[in-house]
Amino acid sequence: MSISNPSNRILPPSFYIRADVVQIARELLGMVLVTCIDGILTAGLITETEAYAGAIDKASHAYGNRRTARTEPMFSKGGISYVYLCYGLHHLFNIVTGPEHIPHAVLIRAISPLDGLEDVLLRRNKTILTPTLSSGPGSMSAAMGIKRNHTAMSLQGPLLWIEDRSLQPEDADIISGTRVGVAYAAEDALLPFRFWIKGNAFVSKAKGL
DNA sequence: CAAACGATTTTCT
DNA sequence: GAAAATCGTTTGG
Repeated sequence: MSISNPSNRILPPSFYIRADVVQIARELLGMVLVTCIDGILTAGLITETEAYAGAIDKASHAYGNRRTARTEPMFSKGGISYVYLCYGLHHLFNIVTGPEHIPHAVLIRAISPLDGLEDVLLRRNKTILTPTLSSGPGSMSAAMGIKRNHTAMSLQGPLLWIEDRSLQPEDADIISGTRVGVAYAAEDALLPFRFWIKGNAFVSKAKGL
């Protein structure tokens, strides 16, 4: 399978540096996440995202501008990754957005495989394509080969980048709801900061309005 | 320095 | 549906 000159389809830094993280989370639906890790190129269509609005968002690791070694990448200029270990065994991949010092990020919760399916199956120790292959933030990262050491990495490549292949859903096919696993965030858990593509099989089964 | 805790997934009953 | 798996980060003493 050939990838036709993707260079001019890579989302530029200007896409990420904008201020509205919720809008960016929405626009990322239908974009294509590409990784070239250990020399293996794989790609998937982004089907589910969640916005984390840093300083003012109780669900964010950077709530109240809490700055630690782990959260440091979120305070950088938009356009890099933020990957951290969750529950001791899952690597969760985020896209840092906004200008420098504004710790906004978008969690990529699910993708639908596009390129390199054979390698994706190997990474997940599976033999057939099913939604569980890459639906859910932990399994998505595993499918794409993303690990914690890929944090604070440029989204202009050469290991990670996002392409616009003109596959965005219609506005009517974008659904929003509450974020998953953030009950501790009190009233902010009710914010409609989760987005997914209507009817897509590759959306996590976790509950959310 | 010790202890608790996840932006979850998989397996077992 | 319940419970285990599993460990870096953060917080408290």
